Amino acid sequence: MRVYDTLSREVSAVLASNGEFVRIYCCGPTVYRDAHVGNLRTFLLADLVQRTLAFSGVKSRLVQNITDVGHMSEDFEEDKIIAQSKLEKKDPYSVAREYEARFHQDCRALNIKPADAYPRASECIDLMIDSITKLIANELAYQGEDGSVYFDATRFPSYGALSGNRLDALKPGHRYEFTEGGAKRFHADWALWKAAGARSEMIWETPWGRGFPGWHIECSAMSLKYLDGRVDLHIGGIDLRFPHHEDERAQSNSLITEGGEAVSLWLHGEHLLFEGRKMSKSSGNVVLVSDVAARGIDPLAIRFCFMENRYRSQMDLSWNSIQAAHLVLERWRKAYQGWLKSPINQSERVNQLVAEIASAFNNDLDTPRAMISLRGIERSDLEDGEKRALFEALDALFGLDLLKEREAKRLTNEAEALLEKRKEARANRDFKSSDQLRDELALLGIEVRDTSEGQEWSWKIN
RNA sequence: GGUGGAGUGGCCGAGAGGCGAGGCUCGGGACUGCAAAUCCCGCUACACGGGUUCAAAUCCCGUCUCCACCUCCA
Repeated sequence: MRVYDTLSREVSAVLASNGEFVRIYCCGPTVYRDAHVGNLRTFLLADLVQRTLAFSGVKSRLVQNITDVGHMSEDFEEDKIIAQSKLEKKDPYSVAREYEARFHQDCRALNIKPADAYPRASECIDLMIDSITKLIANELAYQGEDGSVYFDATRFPSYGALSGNRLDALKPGHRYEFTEGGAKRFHADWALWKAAGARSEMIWETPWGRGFPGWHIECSAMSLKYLDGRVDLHIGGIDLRFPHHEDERAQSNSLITEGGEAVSLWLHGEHLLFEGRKMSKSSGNVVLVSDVAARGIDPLAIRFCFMENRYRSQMDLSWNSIQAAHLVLERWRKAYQGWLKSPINQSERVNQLVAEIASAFNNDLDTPRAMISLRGIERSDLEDGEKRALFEALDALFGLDLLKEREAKRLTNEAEALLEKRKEARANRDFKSSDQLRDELALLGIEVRDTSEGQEWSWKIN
């Protein structure tokens, strides 16, 4: 498998440097709110990598962190989790655990396979303290007058290589926390450990005083620990390229003893726009998995839409395209149930198509091309047994639940009775009342249609 | 201001010098008591201005517009 590497700006092979399994790290959520589908697009990227590798028989280990402390709000005053806990009037840890559970639930809804480990920042404080101690000992970090510990950006010569920023071109911006009289020596230095100040929650004792970790150090500490000192592939959203990953690279490269790059490949997913604007809280266009489900749309329609676009292009999502994807998914699942009547036929053409699609995935996750091939199957001149073989072979790769039978959704007694009455009315050719019953069912969100095999129904989507 | 990306039919989107992907919507037809579903048919597009070429959505030059990043973010 090959992917586009942000550092070298080339498409490069994903390799298991330990000869056994590919070590993958993906920046996970900060659990102070629900993940929106834009966040999930990045998490899907890790899933697609995992599935592609597994499909080719390559083993991998994926670690994804849960940031439950240290991620500061815009004003640099308040921790995001603590701010939310004040809003909800709850303990910060219970807020974090709640949103973490919902993150897992949302991933499941999109068929994003779980990572092998989900270390929490608050439970890896010792790792971070060890890392910071090492950086101070090597004179790459220093303690400022404010008691916080900072990484000395000037001591890391290739700083900026990942993001394309040059240290001398980085100007202190208006959103920037640096002030001339502040504790940092240089405007691009960043906090590894922050002094507690007035803060009383989520703080720890350290050799350099009481406080809490900076955001960037957690990923260095956890990735190197949980992946045994080396990362073959690091995944994250494009916005993390700078400063988060730039800083992480400086830290991690400084921490590994054997030198070189701690991370072999950096894979960045582009942003999701919704109706023309970047999906974000501040734009007010956030869409959650629960919003999709509430409209009666299968959340996998979102996955479908994502896969029709290349991960490193910005994509614009809309309710229109989500609905279109939903309809196609439903049609395919129904078609597959029909193909089941034919015996499976693993023909040469089937094998060839599977190989073609797998190679699209392997080629820098060219899922749009793979989706084109998948779309072609339904109306192709292949036999039903061949179509069946294809769907069965490919479902593990696409993760779209193509083999799923439409679940028998729970009907209320009322709806059940109406359906029964309508069946009778139709048997008696009493079309007037059957039409009226159809309208009544529509009000309950149920759509009925009559086929040669009798009355069928489905839930309407909004 | 700096950097990166993009403009394709009503909408979403592949394609990257020559036979107009596909999907959704819409219109017509078949089927149906009607409708729905399904199937068949139709809707002929590449931001603008130049240029290269026998041939440009695709290559070159210029212009316009949009989006993102530049110390909050997936």
